[in-house]
Amino acid sequence: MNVEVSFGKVLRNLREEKNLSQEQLALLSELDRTYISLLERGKRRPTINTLIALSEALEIEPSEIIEKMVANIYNEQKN
Amino acid sequence: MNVEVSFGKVLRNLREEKNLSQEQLALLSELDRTYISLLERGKRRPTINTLIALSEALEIEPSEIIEKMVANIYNEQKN
DNA sequence: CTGTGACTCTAAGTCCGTA
DNA sequence: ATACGGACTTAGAGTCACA
Repeated sequence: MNVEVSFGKVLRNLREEKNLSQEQLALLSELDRTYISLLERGKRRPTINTLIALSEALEIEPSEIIEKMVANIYNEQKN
Repeated sequence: MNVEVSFGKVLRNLREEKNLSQEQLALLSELDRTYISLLERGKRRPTINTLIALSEALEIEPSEIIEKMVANIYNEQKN
């Protein structure tokens, strides 16, 4: 699994855990609704600034998102 | 301190701890030497893919780089 | 060994819409 | 609520010559 696909899955999981819609997360993170969709589908590679913005909106440490992402990359069986 | 400047300082610290030149790090991470320079000076906001490439070259967890970066942002006294 | 300006090219990120 | 597409602007990716 590549980096952006793994990131997208982590992002979607975290968002759904918080019961947020893509639109709500977009508002909170001051990103575009369609861009959240692109990220979750692994179509974009976010910059670290975007990572920070998303982690603040999701109330999670940015390093934790990266940890989950890396774990995902090395654990193909996980979705 | 903003995200990219903090990232640059962390990157430089880690590189120097490993006694690597920008050129050597560039070789290891398969990035350009001048791009490493740009990153260390906070002139670029790397994507998470670039983060991964650098962390592999520096033999450090990518999440740890992010942790150090965030700590730097909230500890202005640190350089 | 590193900083920097200038550069091209690609991708980040936005905004409109439709289904 | 989300996926997806087109068109768009901005900024990063990546390189080079030179100081």
